[in-house]
Amino acid sequence: MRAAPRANPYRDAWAGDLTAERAGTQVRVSGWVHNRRDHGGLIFVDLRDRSGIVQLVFHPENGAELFAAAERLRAEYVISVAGTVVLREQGQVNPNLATGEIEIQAADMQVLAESQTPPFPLDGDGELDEMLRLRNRTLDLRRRPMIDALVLRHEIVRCMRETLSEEDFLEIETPILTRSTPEGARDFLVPSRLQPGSFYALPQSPQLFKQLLMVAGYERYFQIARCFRDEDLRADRQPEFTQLDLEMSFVEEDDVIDVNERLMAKVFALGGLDVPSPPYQRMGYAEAMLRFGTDRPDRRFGLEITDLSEHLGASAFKVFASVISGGGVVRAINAGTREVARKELDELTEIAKRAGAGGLVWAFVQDDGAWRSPIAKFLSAQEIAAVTQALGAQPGDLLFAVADTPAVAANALGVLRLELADRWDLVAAGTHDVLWIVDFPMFAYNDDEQRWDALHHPFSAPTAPTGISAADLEASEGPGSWGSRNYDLVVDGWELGGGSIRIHDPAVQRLVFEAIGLDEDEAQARFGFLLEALRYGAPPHGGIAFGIDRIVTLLAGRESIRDVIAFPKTASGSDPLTGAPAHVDARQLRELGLRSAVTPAASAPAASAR
RNA sequence: GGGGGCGUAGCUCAGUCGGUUAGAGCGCCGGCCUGUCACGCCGGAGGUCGCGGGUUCGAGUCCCGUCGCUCCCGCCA
Repeated sequence: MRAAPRANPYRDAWAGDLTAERAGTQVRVSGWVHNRRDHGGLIFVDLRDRSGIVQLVFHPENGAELFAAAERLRAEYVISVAGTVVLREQGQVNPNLATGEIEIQAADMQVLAESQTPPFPLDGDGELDEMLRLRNRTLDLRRRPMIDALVLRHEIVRCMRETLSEEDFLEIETPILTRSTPEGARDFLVPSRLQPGSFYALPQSPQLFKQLLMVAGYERYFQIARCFRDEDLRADRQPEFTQLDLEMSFVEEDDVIDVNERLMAKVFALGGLDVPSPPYQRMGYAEAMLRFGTDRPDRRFGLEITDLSEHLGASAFKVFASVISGGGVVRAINAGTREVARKELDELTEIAKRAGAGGLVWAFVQDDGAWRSPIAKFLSAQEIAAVTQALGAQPGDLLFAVADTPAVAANALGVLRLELADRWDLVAAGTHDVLWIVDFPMFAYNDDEQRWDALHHPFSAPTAPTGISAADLEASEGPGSWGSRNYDLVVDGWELGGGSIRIHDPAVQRLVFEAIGLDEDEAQARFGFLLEALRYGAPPHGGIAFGIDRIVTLLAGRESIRDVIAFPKTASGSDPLTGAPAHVDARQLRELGLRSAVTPAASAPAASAR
């Protein structure tokens, strides 16, 4: 880190920067008492600032008053110390500390603030209750893992800003108080005082505004954008989260992908992620769904899915035959040679069922090629041989099969695949995988509602169908055959980002609205401002958005995005530090023209309940 | 909205089949200690067993409810 300005009365060096090169020099450092080791006639204090730790030594011969003050130090006192950097003698070097070759002989000390005993250790590596950490986030943020995560987060965001600026992008802010466009996630609403009964919505993404910026001619825009979605939380989902949002004009898929590969290669390097250099591999949606059962495949382990329908259409096993004749499929995974008990097979079956499958067929390939399986007796020798070969199975291998619609079979086996990798620890530590998923279908037919649903983006993010012209689309076999110009970046099974080439032709837009059954009036009411903008010379454009919280979580090797956000919410959407969300008083509600639907209980905010 | 896990000292946890005064390590407080860095040694304080109810002669332990945290499903383009 850089040295603080000379004139600063508290510090002329960061604690963690002091090395043998500074030996013999006078320094002043400031920070927190990390640890104190009092030997009676000699006191060691570990001084911590955000850069690291340096050892202070207090000798009685340097002044009785100073020594007495050192005896009174306690954990987390804030002190400023002047002294001499000295090399440690042989045998006194601490190889576990970056500054372990030196120490500071303290000559002068000011105690700037005392501290209560912290409620939990700040230097431990053990797990701490998360509620405790969040309630005392100020102290939790002093811990090394949190500092490291937030420093990495800063480096990543800085890299994004610098790289995109060099690529001629402009950083432009878009509104936080905006208009609700109900679709997708639930909006957070903000009541309007000036217009009682009306509400702003917090943006789920800057999608609409960045398209307006493209029509306005800004051509290359980005933003580190806070987004809000009022849905249930998960380890990788917070009600407010941060995206790198960008959009470009006069581009096709490869232009967007090129820029972002250059950017992401730098970002991955910041986290020391060992991945191949760009260009990254691309895989079609259909192939991903077939081989991995998901549109965000984790390819770091095998267990790929194989379609067996061609071998089993005439099977005497009625489940297989009827599923296939009804347009369904039989797909399977070769799990390799595994000793798996009946109990575990039952557990795995349960998991497949929860993922939508009617059941899970298992089979062990025996030495003679025959199967030990509940369904072995229903299959002909030819069928068993064909399936065994299709799966590349050897004697001893365990096979899992699901018969269902293509979507259900893919999902069930995709879930099973991840479960097996987790149970059997199949991902080698330190291995990573990056790829683009492309060639998405435009729509998926919704059987329940008897209509086409936009698979990947709703109408406010009007992903362009491939085929481009309205005439082409009208000549096509219908919405189910339309491809869409989406691309998702997937790393280790996480969707880190996704985007598309948008619709800039009002005629195409109209056809897409028609396909999903959105009539002209409703489209006007919801997105009139965008549709109108498209009529004033909209350039071809497209973009992408990355989840910054997820990127940092992945690169920092954490489990939860809460560990890379300074002040996150708990699973119930509350902030134990401030007590948000909290009741407001009746006067505030009156001003907004609102009435409380629930009587505030005797519940005190968490912050004051302690 | 649904399902699973957890809740015992400041922290991390143990607590047997329901049975005497609920324990350990760390931390904290006091004393001793001049080369430690997880300093060491001696001594001490510290408990609404999340909360409420029930069963029982007796509940940290069993039952019901409830609150909180957490993971997952639904949901999240």
